[in-house]
Amino acid sequence: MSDAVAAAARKRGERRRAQTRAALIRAAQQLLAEGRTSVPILEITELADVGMGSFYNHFDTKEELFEAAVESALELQGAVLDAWTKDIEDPAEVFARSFRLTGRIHRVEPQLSRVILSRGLELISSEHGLGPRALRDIERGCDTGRFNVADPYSALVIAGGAALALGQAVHDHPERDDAELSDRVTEGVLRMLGLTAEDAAAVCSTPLPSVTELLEEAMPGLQQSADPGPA
Amino acid sequence: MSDAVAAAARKRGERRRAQTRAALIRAAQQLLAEGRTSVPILEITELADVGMGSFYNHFDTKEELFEAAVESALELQGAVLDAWTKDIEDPAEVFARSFRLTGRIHRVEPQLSRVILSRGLELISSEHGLGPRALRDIERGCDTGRFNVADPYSALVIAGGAALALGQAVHDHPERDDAELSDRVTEGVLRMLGLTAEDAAAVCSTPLPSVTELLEEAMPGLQQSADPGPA
DNA sequence: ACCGTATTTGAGGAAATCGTCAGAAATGGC
DNA sequence: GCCATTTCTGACGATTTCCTCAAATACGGT
Repeated sequence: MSDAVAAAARKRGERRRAQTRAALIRAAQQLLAEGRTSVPILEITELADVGMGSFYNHFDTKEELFEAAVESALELQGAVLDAWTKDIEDPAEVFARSFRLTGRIHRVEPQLSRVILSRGLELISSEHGLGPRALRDIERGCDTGRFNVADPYSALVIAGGAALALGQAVHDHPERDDAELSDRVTEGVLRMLGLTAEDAAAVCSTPLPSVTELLEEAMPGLQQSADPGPA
Repeated sequence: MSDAVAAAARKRGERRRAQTRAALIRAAQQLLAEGRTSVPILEITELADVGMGSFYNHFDTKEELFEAAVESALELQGAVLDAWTKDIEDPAEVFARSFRLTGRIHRVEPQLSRVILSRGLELISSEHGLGPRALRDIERGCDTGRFNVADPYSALVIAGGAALALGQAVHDHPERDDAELSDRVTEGVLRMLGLTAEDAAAVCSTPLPSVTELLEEAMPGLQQSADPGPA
């Protein structure tokens, strides 16, 4: 048993370090979401509630920090989407569900959303983004004959661009019904992918589980919304 | 005649002022295209080859300058697209031509292109962007029955997002054939807009005039590519 | 040619930002 | 409890950046 205790003890330090790093990343995400990327380092560390020197313990430049912040947000988004669609067979249904739920997330988790939008375009083709996942889904749909597109990559460009523009629209037009808009956009994308208008409409009328519950379930705590705790 | 001479003379000053402003905007566009938006003002003015103080004669903040730079690029792009489609009747053809040519512009005028991409997402719904123009075209297509979409705004979101993602893809993948990619993406967007696969493919196989010639014709000089003249 | 106005210019003091480093605090092993 | 190691911290000198302002230049009218 002393082994286990020792092992647990040995990791206290690492955890402390990881927490400091996480605090910095959270602060960076908040700033990224506000579009304020050229703030003094001191402001970042104060937002993260860590000492100014800690920044340099973890990152060399601001750009490096922001990069890590985006990557972290992407991993979260990717994990969530995976969890939500892992049991579904029909590729069109997988695609539609990812798309419809993503649209709704933009409203429910504006911070996560804005972080991704801030670097969005560059991420569509990037290795680390959600692009590869989407491309995989599109190709699967083509293989099973559910989709019908000449060039999967072109389809990815449209779908990726549409996903980003949808997120931006959800932010810019809070007066619009985000669920409705998400579903109409998804419908259009499915038509682009070769579904008939009827099929596309049908797939997009499926009732959806509550995004809030799904999020809570997939990632308890979410550590998103700025919650500095007691001042 | 002295009137005309006087009038011409009276504007010398204004022209000089306008030139200084234009030089600043060109420099800002170059920086925007390189993604370097947090450079010292001195670097901007040196790139523009004007005195450091001149910056403050024309703008209060860097952000203001960059905004003007984007707006200027948008006006150019808008004017060019208008000129290229003003004689065409079929809304699908107008749309396809705008889209296909826009894709090609990203390769031929990377700087203009990157300036727009740098603020792209925010511009889709914005008043000043190309969004209103696209929405107008979409609605026209719906009215004439050529397009068939439930909600024009959703269609705009997809088309706008696709246009931006296409531009980004053209930059990120110089090894791909930009014309081919543009045409395939356009085809997908047209399918989303309700055209049959056959119609969409047909509209996208029309031969196109050379982008280079069209650009030269629409806006002689273009004043884009950094051309500082003799050092 | 001369003067009033508009515009440009860059030097320079004020302010902001950086990034190091020595010491403090926490951790781990004994 | 004690020392070695890791991490955190913020004060401080060096550097960068800002932006005002007085002088220089170009222009327009007479």
